[in-house]
Amino acid sequence: MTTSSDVKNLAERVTEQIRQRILHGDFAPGQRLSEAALSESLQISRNTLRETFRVLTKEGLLKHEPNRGVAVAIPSIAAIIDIYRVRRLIECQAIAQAYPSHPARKHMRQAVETGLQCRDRGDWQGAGTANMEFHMAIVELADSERLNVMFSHLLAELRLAFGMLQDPEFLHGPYVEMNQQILQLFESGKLAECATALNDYLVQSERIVLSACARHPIFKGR
Amino acid sequence: MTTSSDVKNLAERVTEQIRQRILHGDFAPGQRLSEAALSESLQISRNTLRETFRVLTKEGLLKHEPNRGVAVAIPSIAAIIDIYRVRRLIECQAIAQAYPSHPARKHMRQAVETGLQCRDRGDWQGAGTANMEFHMAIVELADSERLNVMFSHLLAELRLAFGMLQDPEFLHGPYVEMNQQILQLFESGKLAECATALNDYLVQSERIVLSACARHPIFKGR
DNA sequence: CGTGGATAGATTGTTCAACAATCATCCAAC
DNA sequence: GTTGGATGATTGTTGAACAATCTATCCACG
Repeated sequence: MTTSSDVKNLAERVTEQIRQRILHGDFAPGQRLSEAALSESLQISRNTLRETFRVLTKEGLLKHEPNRGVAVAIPSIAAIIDIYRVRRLIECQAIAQAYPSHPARKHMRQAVETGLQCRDRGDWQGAGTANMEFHMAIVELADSERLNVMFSHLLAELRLAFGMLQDPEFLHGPYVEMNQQILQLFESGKLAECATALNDYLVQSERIVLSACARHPIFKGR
Repeated sequence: MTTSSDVKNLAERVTEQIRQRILHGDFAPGQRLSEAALSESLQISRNTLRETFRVLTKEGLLKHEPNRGVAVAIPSIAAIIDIYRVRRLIECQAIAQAYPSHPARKHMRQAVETGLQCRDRGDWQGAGTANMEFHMAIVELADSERLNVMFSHLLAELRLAFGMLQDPEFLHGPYVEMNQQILQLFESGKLAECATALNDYLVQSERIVLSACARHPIFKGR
């Protein structure tokens, strides 16, 4: 599934590691990553670490300020609106023009299944991940490698925002059933209805996230 | 229009410089860029140059092979197909859901105008650039910063492919009028027709590019 | 003559140390 | 309280060095 070789550079391995630590919340949004401190703690040189910083900055997970180093990106209200705008455009179109027997349907089913299990288990972290996988699978319907990687970066950035918000049950709870519903519409071939439902879903999701942001201290007065 | 400051790092300035040189054809697709040679010719250190390589690799302009360094990316047939798939999805949807008085309309007009002038002057290089600007303006209709940067990378990668192909008049000649036609449909508010015309345009453009590739020696036997 | 492998050369991967440039802090002077 | 400059810390950039890997050459062997 990945690009050929698993034999990667040290720099690429570290990039993946830091990426995961950011998404897992080990590094909080806004936290500055010191080159000296992090390179020592990871047992790598500053130069190698700087290479990874450039990559993660391009992915939108880090923010680089000249002569001030990098910090974990803080998703702004504007960023969230922007991301949902892209999601509506891409996801709805991807599902509208797909054929229902597309192999990515397996991924959609799998994600819905996992989401149900996680919800029943009370694992909202897992439910959130499953939700991301479901929408990633929707984009796979468009059969474009470039769209896939671009969209995965988009979802990663959004996950950063989710990580900042409390009340995960409220955030991810309703979506498992909505995903199930969308999958049903898709498999029954009602693509137009499906795209409409997905659009409504995204509008509602955006609204919930934004209202959660409005209650969050970090967004007050920005 | 750019992100705040014009005061940039050496690394970022060099990144921009190399990017331009690649797109301008100073570095041919497939050409390997030696760290030692290029860093010396640019009067910068290898470490700084490597940072720029990582960025340009993520943008798709360079290809990185472990222990073999980087080379200017060679657009494959598959890549071109992939790119046009994304273009159809994004551009058509962007124009379909836009409102005709959007400020980006100015950019569309400007690009069409420039395209006409370049064509009459026989400047097919400029006509190609104007064409890219026109389609960039279409994406701007969607009002998403992220979509804009993602799409600009896509077009840059495509420009790499155009650069490899000869016969620029044949490639870029018909498009100035087609763009004009699309702009007219858009300004008259016939968005559905406009999206359809744009889709046809992209299908035809893809076909022409692919057939040009088929005649190109580098693609024979791949 | 062709094949295979050893060897040497070149390039990338990674680290380290140093210095310049810039930013943040703090304290004194007004 | 504000301005101003000295001070310390961090990033920006460089050069050199060595390890790891790939490429090319050449020679021995069948």
